[in-house]
Amino acid sequence: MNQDMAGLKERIHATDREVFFSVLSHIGDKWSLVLLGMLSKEPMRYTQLAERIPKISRRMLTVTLRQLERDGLVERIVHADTPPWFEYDLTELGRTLIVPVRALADWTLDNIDLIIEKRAQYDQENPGS
Amino acid sequence: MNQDMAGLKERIHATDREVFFSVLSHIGDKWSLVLLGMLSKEPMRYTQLAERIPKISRRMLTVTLRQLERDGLVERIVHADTPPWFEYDLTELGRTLIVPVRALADWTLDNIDLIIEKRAQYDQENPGS
DNA sequence: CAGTATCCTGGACGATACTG
DNA sequence: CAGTATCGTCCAGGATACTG
Repeated sequence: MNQDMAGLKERIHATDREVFFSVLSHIGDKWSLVLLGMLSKEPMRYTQLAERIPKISRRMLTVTLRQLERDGLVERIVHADTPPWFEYDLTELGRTLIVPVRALADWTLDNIDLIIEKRAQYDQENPGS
Repeated sequence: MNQDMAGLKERIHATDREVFFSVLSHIGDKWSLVLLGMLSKEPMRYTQLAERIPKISRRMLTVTLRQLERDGLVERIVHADTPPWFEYDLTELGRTLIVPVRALADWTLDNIDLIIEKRAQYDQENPGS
């Protein structure tokens, strides 16, 4: 393997690492998970999402939808009626993501009481933090 | 069920929701996953972690370790030799979290090429974004 | 209805210097 | 060695107003 190939490999791995974290960071961000969860039940319109998700700002609804769309997890379906209307739905890829996400959510729910307890315990043992 | 109980339940759920997201947000933050991954192989000392994780600042190493410790996912083991020394290791709870996290990481790795492709495609179709 | 544009704030994170 | 303390920056996200 020559220098160039080694260099190339480095760069590919660096990029993968970035994308890897950029995808995972969507999972961790404030709204993606909520949207994914909502859309896993049924396709919904922009305004429906805005109504059912308390406290989300229009800006973040748009931004988050666009990110999810860009990653191919959600699609914007245009219905060509008159007047036209729009729906958001999970893609096939989005649907496969729901599986590990659900597993993580289940883990969190299963352990939430324990974590609350651990937190309280830690805070008690470490007052000045 | 009387008013008070309904109110209590509301509040519990609200708290759960907060904790739920605060735990998930650890998963999404910049360093927790890396630390969890590192420690899933073997217990390590502070300086070892700092050396093996490129680019992490001492501050974020400390902050992230403390958060993980607070949630009961990582423990700081004090070895009472002279001089004493310290190790960080996953707790039992931390080890159980590795399972769904690994599943999510696997999903990301499995689909990373597709996502890169989708991203490029989206960017091409939507120039002004 | 389904968004976009603009402005603003708080907090995550990094750099750096210091300490028992 | 294993951190803590302080300061500064940047950007995610909210509030609000506007548009085809």
